Amino acid sequence: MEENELLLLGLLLTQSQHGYQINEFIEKNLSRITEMKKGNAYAVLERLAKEGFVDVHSEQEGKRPQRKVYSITPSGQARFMELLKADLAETGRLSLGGNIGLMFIDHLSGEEIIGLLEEKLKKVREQLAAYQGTPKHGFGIGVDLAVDRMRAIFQADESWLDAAIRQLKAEDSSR
Amino acid sequence: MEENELLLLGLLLTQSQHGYQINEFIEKNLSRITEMKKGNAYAVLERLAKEGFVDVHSEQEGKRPQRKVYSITPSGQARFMELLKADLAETGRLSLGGNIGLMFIDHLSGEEIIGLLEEKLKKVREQLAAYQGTPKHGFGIGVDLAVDRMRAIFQADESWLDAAIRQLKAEDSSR
DNA sequence: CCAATAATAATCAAATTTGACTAATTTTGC
DNA sequence: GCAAAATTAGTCAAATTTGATTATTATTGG
Repeated sequence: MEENELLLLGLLLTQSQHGYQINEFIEKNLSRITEMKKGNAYAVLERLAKEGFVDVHSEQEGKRPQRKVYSITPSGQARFMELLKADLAETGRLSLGGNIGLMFIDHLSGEEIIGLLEEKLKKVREQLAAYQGTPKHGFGIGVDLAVDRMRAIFQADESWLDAAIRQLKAEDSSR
Repeated sequence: MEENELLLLGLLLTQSQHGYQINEFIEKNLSRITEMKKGNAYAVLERLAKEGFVDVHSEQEGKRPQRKVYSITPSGQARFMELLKADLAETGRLSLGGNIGLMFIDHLSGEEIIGLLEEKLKKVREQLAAYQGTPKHGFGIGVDLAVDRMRAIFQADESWLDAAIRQLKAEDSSR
């Protein structure tokens, strides 16, 4: 995915960093926005290096293991801009868990369906509550916008799920 | 992804099919629900065969090229149920295009941002219009539910985008 | 103080996915 | 009636992603 390249280039734009540092930052602050796995971040960074979008140099701090520090190059900055515009213009990609399952829901009994969906609704509400908890990140307006967009989507999913469950229950009792 | 396995097993549940047939069906009817590429469908079917979840047998129709017909096995049916429940219970996965771009939006100028987002809003509205066009599929309630959920999400995205653009414009003119 | 646990920093094989390509058969338009 | 385009059916190499694993250094509880 080119999204991962965009993310890493964007993070390197602020400051040069080593892989572990980037992964930590993502895990602590951006886990709501990306799902890139750690192993993959290292691979993507290497690819960016091979293509000249970032420079690498090895570094030693105290007795900690050697680490590779990545810095964005001018060509990387250009690439970042390119990817940024392309990503913002995109509309298609939208994949959400449970949608394929939904397709085949009629293979389950009425109670099973309602049970599973209610469990799911509960989890979605927990996620939403977590969004309420975190006010603003302070990593610039962009991150806040992205997080808020995710919140809005979850919100819509909650409403949809709630309505779907109601309707299924109504049908169930009128049968 | 296990979603792809679920999808293919689910489609084979109705009737045995060959790869091309499945891909055609997905492209024509389920392109709003899945993004699985054709090449991948063949690979996943082979994997399912290797694991005993589907049987394969070669078939010839007229002078058309040989084709491999896949049928779900009892073990495949059990696997389907397992994956179905797991997928419905899932809450985390939710990846939508443009979110990473949003994160870094402050690297663009005010006009650029508004221009890109407005273009995007236009595209989202086109997608929504397409949803209005198609009433119901008739492939069972599940597919209708899944499609409707996607519609609801796009709807939310539209509202969010619209509000975001308004706010950006307001900030822009008050500066 | 020292054994167990956690954190740091990454690597690598295996699994999955993409996208371009092949190759034969139909269909279409002129 | 035939050349060009489309459809049918799938393969395969290359790219990407995952998840387990390694190896060293800090930290913590008793």
